[in-house]
Amino acid sequence: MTQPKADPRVLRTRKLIMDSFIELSGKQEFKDITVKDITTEANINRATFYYHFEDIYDLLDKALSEVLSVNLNAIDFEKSELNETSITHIFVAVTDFQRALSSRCHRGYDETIARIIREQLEIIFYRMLRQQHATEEYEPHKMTAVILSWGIYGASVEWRRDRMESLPEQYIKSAIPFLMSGIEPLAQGRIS
Amino acid sequence: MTQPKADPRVLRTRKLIMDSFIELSGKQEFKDITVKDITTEANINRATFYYHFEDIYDLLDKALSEVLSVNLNAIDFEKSELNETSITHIFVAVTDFQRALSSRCHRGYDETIARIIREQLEIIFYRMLRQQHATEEYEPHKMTAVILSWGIYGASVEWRRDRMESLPEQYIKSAIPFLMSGIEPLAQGRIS
DNA sequence: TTCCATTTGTCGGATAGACAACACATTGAT
DNA sequence: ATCAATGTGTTGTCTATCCGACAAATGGAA
Repeated sequence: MTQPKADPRVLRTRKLIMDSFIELSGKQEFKDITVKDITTEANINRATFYYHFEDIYDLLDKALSEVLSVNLNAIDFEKSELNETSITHIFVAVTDFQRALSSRCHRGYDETIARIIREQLEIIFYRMLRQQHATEEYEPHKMTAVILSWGIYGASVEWRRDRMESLPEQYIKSAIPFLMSGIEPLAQGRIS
Repeated sequence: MTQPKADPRVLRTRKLIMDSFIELSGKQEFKDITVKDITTEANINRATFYYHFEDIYDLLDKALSEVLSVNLNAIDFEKSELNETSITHIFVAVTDFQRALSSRCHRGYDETIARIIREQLEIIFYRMLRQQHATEEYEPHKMTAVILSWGIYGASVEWRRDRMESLPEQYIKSAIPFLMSGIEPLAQGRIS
């Protein structure tokens, strides 16, 4: 969408910064990581950091988006459609992501992380819906994507609150009938 | 010695180029590797290659020197002196290096490789000798380093010609008495 | 041989990144 | 409260790298 150019230098430098940040995140808490730490680890100048990112929160935002995006793209949603299999994969990817984060001590940034997850989910849901119904209008798909992203994210929160007693694959299974067929079939008892 | 500056960009790019070259060397013969191949693998511009290296032979030279130098520095010769142990280590490093090269197909460049090995050996022998006899003159050490570098390299060639029947550690052992004490003690039977 | 494609080495203009210096918080120890 | 130390964000200058283009060399196929 927004790739007018792709200077190898900026790709390299952005990757360096993000990798260094993720590396440091495994060693110390987010609040203890300074811009200097990151740029030292990445062997770049501190001023260069500010050339690419507003501040360290901007980096947190983009780095987590990147990680989650890679996880989600592993499903190669471009080719697959929105069905039981892909929804399950996506839900598992979200719970995996949150589990990875909880062991990496980004406490106090739950709301930021929640927003990032929902944004990424909305993006891929929207893409998949558009692809699946190429001829129809786009506007309704936007709304569907919003609801799906909040719904799936909420389900992951509930799953965590239930102390992760069941496997994510099992947990999301009961939501599939509604997600696929909506409310009516449920009320009419058409779905088991 | 010659480090006026150390721009991180230069270090990064040189390492990228060398690593890509060594990577490609494992897949295809040297004569089939083009500058374009290397810069593509390294994700840098082709013009940047010529900013750092005269041509691909200059790269071969510096890359091999670098690899050998790393092998040799693992002995941390700066701290150790020239004795049976360090000489054995150095000889083993040389034979290891040649074995690694023979499996990487740099055929037709034996003379280049031989020169590189001797140059590196001469450098470290000279450093060790100067450090070991800090108060004396430097000139005789230069000559000693030259002879040692040719001698040790020659020994490694002979070892290869003998089809590597014995371990390098064993092979070089018989040279230690002469190297340490010179000709006279041998003639006088002072050394077993 | 001629033709065609690829590689090589070099150039000039544009830009990302390095570096030093700066003012301004924030923190912590005395 | 004060001072020193450290982190933040910005600016200006200089340089390494990018990119496109070029002529010359190389090499293989017709």
